[in-house]
Formats: sequence, structure tokens, C-alpha cells
Amino acid sequence: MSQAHERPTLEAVARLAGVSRATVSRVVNGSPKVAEPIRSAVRRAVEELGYIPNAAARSLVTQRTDSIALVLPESASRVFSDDPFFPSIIHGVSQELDAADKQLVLMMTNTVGGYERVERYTTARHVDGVLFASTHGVDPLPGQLHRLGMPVVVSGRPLGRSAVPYVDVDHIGGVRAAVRHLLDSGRSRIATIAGPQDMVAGIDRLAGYRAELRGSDRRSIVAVGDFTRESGATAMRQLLEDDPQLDAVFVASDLMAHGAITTLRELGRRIPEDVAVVGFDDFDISRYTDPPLTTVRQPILELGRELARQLLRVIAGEEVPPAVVLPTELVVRASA
Amino acid sequence: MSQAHERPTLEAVARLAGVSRATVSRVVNGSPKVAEPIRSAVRRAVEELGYIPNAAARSLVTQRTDSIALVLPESASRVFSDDPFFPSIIHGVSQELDAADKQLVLMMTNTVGGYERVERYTTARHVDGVLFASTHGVDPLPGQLHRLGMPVVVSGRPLGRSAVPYVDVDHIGGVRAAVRHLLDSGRSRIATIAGPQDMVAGIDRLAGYRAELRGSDRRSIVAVGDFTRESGATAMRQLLEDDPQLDAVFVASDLMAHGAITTLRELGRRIPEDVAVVGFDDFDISRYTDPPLTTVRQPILELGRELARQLLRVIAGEEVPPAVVLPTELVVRASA
DNA sequence: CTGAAAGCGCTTACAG
DNA sequence: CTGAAAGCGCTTACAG
Repeated sequence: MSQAHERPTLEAVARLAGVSRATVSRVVNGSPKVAEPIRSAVRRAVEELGYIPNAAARSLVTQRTDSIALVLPESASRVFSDDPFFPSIIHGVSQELDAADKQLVLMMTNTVGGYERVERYTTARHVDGVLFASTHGVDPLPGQLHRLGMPVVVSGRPLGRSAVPYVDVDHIGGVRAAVRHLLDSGRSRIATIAGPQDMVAGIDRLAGYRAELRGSDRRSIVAVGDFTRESGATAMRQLLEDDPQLDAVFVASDLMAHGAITTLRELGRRIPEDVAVVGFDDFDISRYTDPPLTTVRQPILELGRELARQLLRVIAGEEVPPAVVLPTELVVRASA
Repeated sequence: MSQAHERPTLEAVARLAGVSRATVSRVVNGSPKVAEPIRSAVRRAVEELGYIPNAAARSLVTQRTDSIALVLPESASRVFSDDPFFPSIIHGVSQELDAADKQLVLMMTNTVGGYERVERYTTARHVDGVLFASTHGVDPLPGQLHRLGMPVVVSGRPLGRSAVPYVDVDHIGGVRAAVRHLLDSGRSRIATIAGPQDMVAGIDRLAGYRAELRGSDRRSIVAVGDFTRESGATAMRQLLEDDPQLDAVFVASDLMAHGAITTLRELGRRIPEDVAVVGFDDFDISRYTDPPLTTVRQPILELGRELARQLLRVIAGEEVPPAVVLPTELVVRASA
């Protein structure tokens, strides 16, 4: 039985094949300038010994690790709650990384200690680049890493000044289309349940609502949630207290919209007859709510893929645009 | 602006502090045998230069990477579908790894090429150990890595002979309790929707059903699904064709149970009056189905945590039991 | 096309 | 307690 620490090295392969370590290295790395007979002798020796290059040794000289970190500044519970947002991001990133033969290191944390670990890990050059999803507030870490020369791309337009390239979706355009749809269908008291106001997604969606309402004579009616189902249910209750006559609500996430629907139903309002509801996300399940949810579709999987693609370009030394904004789209179903 | 490749090395710190590299290394790694004045001089230099040890260089000599791989032999789409199984495993693993200050490398793949990458990556010693979740059929990779001396722990009792330590739940005990519950409540024609028969979870749950029925005079009525909602709906339809009089069904996963409920409702059967339904998993959503689902609870988060704990023990050179089996428990709600 | 040699940035016996 | 030196396992100019 072979031991853990007796794995064959380049040296062993070179000896068996009767060539130098340099030559073995060239063959293993597919350099074209090795003569055919030597090449196959080396291949045989590699095969026979089951040689696999040591990653650390290779990284030390090439300065590459072929892996990248995806940082989710959230607790793992949040990341893997029933909200499919993060899973979709991970899924999209993973697709592109697979295609590029890079590995994915997943870092989830919402603690200060965890964040420090992220910093140490990434600046120790364990990874070739770092992706941030869904940062809260003004997050200094992406900028810091970027200044250290580390390839970084973030998801969502950063709050505050930042030179870090980002990928985002057109929150405002999507929300305006949603609110316009409510206006066009004759709704007069249009409320909103906004997302957390320390995140761009929360801020921009509220801004979109306000912007579209501004053109009409309707006043705004606002409650704020945190993107969870429960917060949507609670916020809906508040809105109905604020304005029992409201006849429409734009909700800044599908999950909150589900919560809002539960509340409306409990209070005996018909959807959409009494109150029209529009969500934001277009999660799969929103097709199956009762009634099916009218919502703004944002391409989350594609967002993940684009993040990864941009980062791979930065790593390859290519120029990337400072921002990529993916389109959103109103999907009309039965709830509004 | 500092450049990517100009990060300070041990050498630089040593020069600034006026000591040898060995001493800096000792201070950085917290060795106790460095005199206090020197220690603080080194600390200052580290601070001033923003020194972070290079991970590859360190790994090369220590043979440790402080990261471990979690291999999910499934497509990313499957892992991040609406099935919360994998997310919970990841969550549990991540919790324990965080506590141990190790990083998580996530590898998802159901392609041959992908599997080869997993093999190369892990045997290249990119990670200190490997966790496998939910293998299909007789999977040779865990055993191979184990024989190479790589720390490995798998989730689910391996099919075929294997010396690799595993963590599993008590499928059979849980299923027997479920079927017994159906028998005790006077059900006479008890069908089952089994899981995939190339996975231990599928095989054992069917075995538990058969074992418990054997003690009674009931015959078995079996359909097979693949743990998805859709397959549950289809299988339920088949079962009702096979035996229109059936009055109970044990379904080997909650998601399939949800599918079965949809079918039963479409065909006008009342639950539990006409047909009692029991699931397996106890996902959160199963509390909210109509009616709330009676099901066998398996501790998935804990399974993930235990996997990580066992692996960390193996890595630390401790002895671990060849198998850890976590208990399952029948949770009676309204559906049966 | 091939090899000898330097070097990537650390850790760790070994001496003193 | 501290340092000089060897060595971890590779890659890559540089010569030839």
C-alpha cells in the first residue's frame, strides 16, 4: 500500500524515463518542443508511476493557483435558506469556472472574524481572483484587494466610490416597467415593500418605484423588508394599516411578495381584484403561487456567469468594462 | 500604487526587523521560543509591510493546505434545484470547517471529464482531504484516494466493499417506523414510491418498507422515482393504476411526496381520508403543504457537520470509526 | 531539442 | 533563544 507522502515527484519520473526534470516538466505541460520518442517515454513513465504534479510547488513558481474565491458576505444559513438567489449565483459562477477548468472556493461569512479570514486567505494568494456577491453597505474589502493588484469583480453596483468592476442588473428599468403596468391598469394607490436599504438592490428598486410614481399624481406608500418571506408578510400588514384602501403593491423580491400574498389572503383581500401584486426576481416557484405572480425577471444565473467571465478576463490581463448591466423584464401573470 | 507581484516576502520583513528569516517565520507561526523584544520588532515589521505569508510556499514545506474539497457527484443544476438536501449538506460542512479555520472547495460534477478533474485536483494535494456526498452506484474514486493515503470521508454507506469511513442516517429504522405507523392506523394497501436504486438512500428506504411489510400480511406495491417532485407525481399515477384501492403510500423523499400529493388531489383523493401519505426528509416546506406532511426526519445539517468533523479527525491523524449512523425519527402531522 | 542551474517563498532540524 | 543552511517540488530563462 502506498503511503501519503511517497507520491512520485518529477524527479522520479525523470529518472525512470532517463531524461532531465526540465524535459518531464515540458511534456507534462504540453510544450510542443519535445521530440516525439522522448515525449512518449516520459508519458509512459508518468503513467506507470501515476505521477500528478504537486500543486503548491507549481503555484510557487507560476504564481497561479487556478482557483478563485466566491465571497458571500452572509451567514451560511442565509445563503442556503429557501431563497434561491445565492444558489443561482453559485450555479452560474460554477458553470463558467468549470468551462475554464478553474476551481471554486466558497467563502460565506457575516462575522468580522470571518471577513478577516477572507482577507488573509485571498491576499495569501491562495486564489487567482475574488468574486463578491451581495455586499452590504460600503464594503472596503473589494477595493482593498483591488488596490493590492488582486483581480476582483463584484456583483451589484458598489455603494460609495469604487474602481472595482461590477456586474449588476437593471433594477430601476425593471421596477419602472412594473409600476407603469400598475398605473396603466388603472391602479390608484400603489404601495411598495422595499428591500434592505443598505444594499444596492434594495435602494435601486425603491428609487425605481419613486421615479415612476413621480410622473403620476400618486403618492408613495412605503414599507421596508429584508427580502425574506416573513418580512414581506409583516410589511404588507403595515401597509394596509397605513392605507387600507391601497389597490396595488410592488414588492422588491418574490419571496417578500409571497409573504405579502399570505397576509392579503388572511385579511380577505382578493388578488388581483382588490389588490394587485407585482414581485421582483421571477423565481421558479412564482409560477406556482396562487395566483401566479406577475414579477420582474432578473437573470440571476446569467449574473453569476457574467461575474465569472469578467473575472477570468481580468485574470487573463484583458481589459474589462467598469460595469456590465444585464436587462430585466416584466413578466405578466395573474397577480397584477 | 503597489503592484500585484511586489508583495513583501519573509525576506523583506527579516531585513526590516534586523533578524533572520527563521525568526520571522517563528514569530508569524506563533512559536513560543522567541524573546519578547525581538518578537515585537518582528510584529511591527510585519504590520508595517502588510506581510501575509505566501500560501503556496508554506504548503510546499508543510504539506498542508488548510482547505478541503466537498465533491457532489451531481450537476450544479441538480445541486441547486429546489431540493434543499445539498444546500443543507454544504451548510453543515461549512459550519464545521469555519470553526476549524479551513476553507471549502466545492466540486460539483456529473460528467466523466469532471470526475477526472476531481481526481487530478485532489491527488495534486490541493486540499488536505476530500468529502463525498451522495455517490451513485459503486463509485471507485473515494476508495482510490483513500488508498493513496488521502483523508476521505463519504456520505452514505458505500455500495460494494469499501474501507472508506462514512456517515449515514438510519434509513431503515425511520422507514420501518413510518410503515408501522400506517399499519397501526389500519391502512391495508400500503404502496411506496422508492428513490433511485443506484443510491443507498434509495435502496435502503425501499428495503425498510419491504422489511416492515414482511411482518404483516400486506403485499408490496412499488413505483420508483428519482427524488424529484415530478417523478413523485408520475409514480403516484402509476401506483393508482396498479392498485386503485390503495389507501396509503410511503414516499422516499419529501419532494416526491409533494408531487404525489399533487397527483392525488388532481384525481380527487382526499388526504389522509382516502390515502395517507408519509414522506422522508422533513424539509421545512413540508410543514406548509396542504395537509402538513407526516414524514421521517433525517438530520441533514448534522450529517454535513459530522462529515466534516470526521474528516478533520482523519486529517489530524486520529482514529475514526468506520461508520457513524445518525438517528431518524417519524414526525406525525396531518397527512397520515 | 535538451539539460544544468537558479529560484519561487517558505519551514525546520541542526548547531551554537 | 537565534541563525545558516538545506530542502519542499516544481518551472524557466539560458546555453549549447
